[in-house]
Amino acid sequence: MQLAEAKEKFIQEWGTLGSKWGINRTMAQVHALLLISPESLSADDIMGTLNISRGNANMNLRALIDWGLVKKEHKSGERREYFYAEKDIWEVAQQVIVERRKRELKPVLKVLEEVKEVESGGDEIELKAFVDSVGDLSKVINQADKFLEVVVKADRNWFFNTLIKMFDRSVKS
Amino acid sequence: MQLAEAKEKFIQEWGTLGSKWGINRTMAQVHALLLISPESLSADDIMGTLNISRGNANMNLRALIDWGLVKKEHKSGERREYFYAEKDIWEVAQQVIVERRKRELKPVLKVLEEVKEVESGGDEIELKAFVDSVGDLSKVINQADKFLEVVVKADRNWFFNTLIKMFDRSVKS
DNA sequence: CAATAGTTTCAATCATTTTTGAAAACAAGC
DNA sequence: GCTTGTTTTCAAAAATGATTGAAACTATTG
Repeated sequence: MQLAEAKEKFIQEWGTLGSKWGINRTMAQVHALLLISPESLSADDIMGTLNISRGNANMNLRALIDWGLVKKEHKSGERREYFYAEKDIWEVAQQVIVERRKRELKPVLKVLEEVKEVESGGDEIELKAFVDSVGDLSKVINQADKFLEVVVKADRNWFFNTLIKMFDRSVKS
Repeated sequence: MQLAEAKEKFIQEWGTLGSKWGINRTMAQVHALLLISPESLSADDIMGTLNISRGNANMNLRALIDWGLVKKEHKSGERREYFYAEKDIWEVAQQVIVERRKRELKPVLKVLEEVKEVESGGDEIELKAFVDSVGDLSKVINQADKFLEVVVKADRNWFFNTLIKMFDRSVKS
């Protein structure tokens, strides 16, 4: 496969994956493009490569900056802005976890706590089913949240070593 | 808060969370409703509670069955079908991991392997940037995939104990 | 400060996804 | 094999989400 074809395929696939996980397809594609570019790119470069409008490029670049995945660069002597992605995938993963935890996990945990405080009223069986389900859910999501907190605070070497130990244990037992 | 209000709020929130993670809002709501219902429900119950059409209810129920999160029940003497959700959240989580790994992680890993086989052609710096990025990505996603494999195979007690040990270690060091 | 180069915004448009509802298919009972 | 109650399908409509493009805005330069 030629480099151009491989790049194209990678960008498309990253866009598809993003869209399946609630991330705007174009945003994921812009991210993919910047990930594989050794040099930082201008808005025009991105518009040209991905065949998108200026407004679209701008919006998705801002969103990526907002997620902490892309940064601006001002080249000296140049008037226009250039953009580059964080290339260290461990950093990228941590950043995505930080943001999704903040934006999506925390709010849902808050609501679960709220609805658990339901008053006892009519049907006790219904009430119990509700409180039990919500309680279990909140336990598991809290567990996942704590785990992700460890991931974002962890040193990558410690973390990967720990994971590997987990795999070994699970294989042996 | 009254039970009815709490249920409504929970269903809405679960729908919102689903839609942020690439799961049809209504599908998530149907799942939420079945999760908190002590009894299995008919399509009409679901249509009525969520104010959705018969076709919509049917489609999303099928999808949930396809994901292994909901099952049909034929009540004796009754002609219509009833539906109930797997209530054990650990089972639910495992099932979701199984499906998303199969549907989304495996395909992307396959494509990453493919595009890594790019031929050396023109610009070596570009080529290296591409191969490095894709290689790192594939390493991290593979790691995550392996971890999830452990999760779905794991006994819940062993797994949670292991996680707790991880937290302790990460706090101490 | 006027001209120029570039960025940002946002109402209108376009594309995609979801939902509806009615018809077809199916199944059970008579 | 007809009737009745139910589920399934799917084309069309509605809703949602993404994209455009042009105008407004901002910053830089001479």
